[in-house]
Amino acid sequence: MDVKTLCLAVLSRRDATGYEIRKQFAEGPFAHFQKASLGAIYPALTRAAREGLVTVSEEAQDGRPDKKVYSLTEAGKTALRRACEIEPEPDQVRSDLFFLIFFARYQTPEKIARLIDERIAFYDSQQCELDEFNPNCAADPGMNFVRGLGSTIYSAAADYMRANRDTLLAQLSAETRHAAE
Amino acid sequence: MDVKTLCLAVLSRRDATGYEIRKQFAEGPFAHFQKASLGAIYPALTRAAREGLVTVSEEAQDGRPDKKVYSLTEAGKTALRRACEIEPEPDQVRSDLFFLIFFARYQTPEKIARLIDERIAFYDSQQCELDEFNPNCAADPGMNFVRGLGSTIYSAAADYMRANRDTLLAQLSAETRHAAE
DNA sequence: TCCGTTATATATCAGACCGATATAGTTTGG
DNA sequence: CCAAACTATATCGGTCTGATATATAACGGA
Repeated sequence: MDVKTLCLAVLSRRDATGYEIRKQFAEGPFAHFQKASLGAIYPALTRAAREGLVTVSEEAQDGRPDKKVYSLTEAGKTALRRACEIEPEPDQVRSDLFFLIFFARYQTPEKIARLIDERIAFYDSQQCELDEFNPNCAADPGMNFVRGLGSTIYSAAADYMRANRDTLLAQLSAETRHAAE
Repeated sequence: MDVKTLCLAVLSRRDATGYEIRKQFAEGPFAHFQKASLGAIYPALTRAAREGLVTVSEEAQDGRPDKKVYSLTEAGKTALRRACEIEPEPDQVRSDLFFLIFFARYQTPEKIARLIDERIAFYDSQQCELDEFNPNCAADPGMNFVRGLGSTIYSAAADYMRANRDTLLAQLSAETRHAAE
């Protein structure tokens, strides 16, 4: 899913600036399953405007650079619909944390404990956010399904970590002692 | 986590060719939380060899191009250990499937049903693979922790999809009928 | 009140990475 | 028996990330 399509998708929900689109990938509902950086968003919006998929309304602002609010055109809606006809690529997951825990023997038990606790707190906050999401916005069946799935995954991951944290730390301590002997 | 470090990590478990390293990111235990393509692996190995992090043993093969088996050196082990000192970046997830379900209204219910069923089957197979993973190889506490976590997440996601699949499809059909009226 | 941090807002660029393609022989299965 | 899939390395166009530059406002703590 290229960044241009991602931008069209965000704009299908409401008009936005490049900066606001970025925020939706850092915080909003998209954040849980898609990423896009500003360095990709701005060129993608320029390209989309050239192709007539979006219109720009430049609002001169006092001081700040002009705010460019993008709106999806009919051609843009069609392009988004067309892009949704693809077969999905396999999911891509990159987790430094899981990598570091996989090689936990290269870490101090203290760091592992901290990283796991931080991650549990993160999963809890994400789950909470998804559960408290305004139900009005989740009237859409598809969005609601994905929201529930996200909540389920965060919850399961946090529970597993809580249940197995101490066992892992005990094993790591035992190995450290063993190595010292 | 750059591809060079990822290669060192794979080689820390056993010697391998570039092709074999790739397979570990497509199938092996790393596949669940890291990705790397051949176009990144080969240059990374060449660079690592130049830096003395790995040694190469070229095995001339009958017919096929020379097989280059890479081994981690002591300097390579140190570099891997050093790389593990970083603070982990936030996880990156990109899921075309979740995106398509989020915009389920652009899909036919039949396609949604197929995509969900395929994904459930995928999660089941992945969970099965992790659970049947040779326990000898999982004697390492860190690796075992990550293995269990992966199994838990796949299981939770599959269960959620099984439980909510029909509700979603019913809602989508209702919407389609509603739109037709 | 002053100042540092955070937020708003656009834009560019080096470097990393993916996916496709090229090459070439071997093995496997229908 | 032949097509497909596998083993194996290598390159490259195009995309994307993360950092940086630029400019200003708002907020909060000392």
